[in-house]
Amino acid sequence: MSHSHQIIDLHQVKASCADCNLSELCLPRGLHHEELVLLDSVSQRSRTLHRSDFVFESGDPFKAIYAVRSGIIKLYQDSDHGEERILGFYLPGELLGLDAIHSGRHTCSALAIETSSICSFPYDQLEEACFRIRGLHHQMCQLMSREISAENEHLLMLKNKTAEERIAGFLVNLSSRFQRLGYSGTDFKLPMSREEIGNYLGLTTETVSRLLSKMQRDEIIESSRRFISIKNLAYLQQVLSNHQQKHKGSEQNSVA
Amino acid sequence: MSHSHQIIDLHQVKASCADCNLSELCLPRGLHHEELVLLDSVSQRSRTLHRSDFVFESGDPFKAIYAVRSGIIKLYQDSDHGEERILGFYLPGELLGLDAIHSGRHTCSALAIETSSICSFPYDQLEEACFRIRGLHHQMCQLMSREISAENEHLLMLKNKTAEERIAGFLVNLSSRFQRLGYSGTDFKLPMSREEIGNYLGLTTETVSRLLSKMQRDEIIESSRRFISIKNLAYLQQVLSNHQQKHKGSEQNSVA
DNA sequence: CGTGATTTTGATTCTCATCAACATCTGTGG
DNA sequence: CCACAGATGTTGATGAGAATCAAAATCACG
Repeated sequence: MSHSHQIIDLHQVKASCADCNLSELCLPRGLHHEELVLLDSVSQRSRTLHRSDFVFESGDPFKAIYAVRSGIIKLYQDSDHGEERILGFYLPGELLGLDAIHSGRHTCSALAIETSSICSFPYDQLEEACFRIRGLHHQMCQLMSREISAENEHLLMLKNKTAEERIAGFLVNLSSRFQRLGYSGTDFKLPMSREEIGNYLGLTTETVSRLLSKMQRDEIIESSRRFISIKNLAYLQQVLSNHQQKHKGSEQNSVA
Repeated sequence: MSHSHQIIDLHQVKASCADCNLSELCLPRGLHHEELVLLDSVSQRSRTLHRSDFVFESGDPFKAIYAVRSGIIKLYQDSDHGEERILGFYLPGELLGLDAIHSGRHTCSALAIETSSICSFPYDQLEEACFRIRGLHHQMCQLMSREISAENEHLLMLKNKTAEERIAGFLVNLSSRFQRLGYSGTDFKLPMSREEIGNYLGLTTETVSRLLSKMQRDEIIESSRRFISIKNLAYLQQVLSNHQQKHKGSEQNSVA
């Protein structure tokens, strides 16, 4: 595949599932070596995307599902009036395009919000492979199920939670996903803008900004633009679970 | 369970997938006859549930996925403070429990809000069967994908829409699902209370009631308690797609 | 026929969106 | 290296929409 005397572009190197350090988070999870080799025969050469490049666009025919290998991908729908409505942010090891299996056509767009790399699995081949690789069918169902659970959580977030709870939930969620990937769960760079966070959480830019400022004042976090340092993760988790202790104003917030 | 000389309880008769009139909407879709026979060997005798009976409860270990055969099932989570948070209403042909595959444990409860009947497919056998029945794996992925799409839609509903738009969306959604099942898409009995509708849509009982009254005044619907008759489906659909034509008050609502 | 549950309607309050202005950052070209 | 422009983020003032609180009306059911 790579001619021996060519200079190798790291981003274009065939990303073998067998060698991938994400294999325990992604489709290959639980497969044996010979099964991994089979899976590799399905997966396509991984692709590098730069900021604002599309993985797929709304309206595209459904051809493949995609695994994020590095970077971060924003999934969104366009409303009838042109505003985007963000459904999620996808990190390494997470799958994109599962919602299109059903309709055969993408109804969302997926685009890189920073330099990312993406593996693709042509769906007809993948489905075929599920018959030859025992664990693959299993893992596909696992990952689809995980997606459903994640959406349930997002749903409950939007339905029942105040602006502060949503932001707390968002930070906690990002924190644990970064940690799972081996990054710091307390200090990280937000890959998305305030506007994107707000859009995702059903809030406005201003509200997001205000509440991050408030959390900063209350010493829950330190933040400066895109950088976040969580100083009191326990408090964020408590905000989440306490929810609306209706009629009981707990004097949590001091300072002025 | 049924001794030979007992009177047969229709609800306890083994519901064969091969004979089921929902087969084109449910797991058996697209399977050939001999495959259907195989699937039937996996599916359990269908079970009748009365109002307020559980299909499964939060905390139960994940054993099987369930297909609604008749009636309607409410899926919800309990918040930390005991209120229920409704994730969805499941009609015949729809699958329940998909979110638990991943964690091995149900985090939601599913209960019948009217007399219903349920088929269950023990998951380990079902997974096994996916290797023997070509179309079954396919159909499982289709149905999971559909679930993801449906949740996306619900999500966008909650995030970006006003109370009126949510109710319009809810009615349109119910209408088309009833129609798909061969019932009237314009005249039906709401199986759930105002409170349950509100909970599902992220609104209060009062708001739901007020807006249904308003739609009645505007002659979009006729409703009396649980009975709904949609008089102007086109208008409901328009409310949905128009969304927030911000800054442009279109004088749609007349009457006073 | 009465009792509790559900639904409807009204008055008030509160959260967050909207509108507006300013501050800060990023990146570009001079 | 600085100046500038556009994008992004912050903060403040005001208002709209739905929640909350309250109470009456209607219904379902024993």
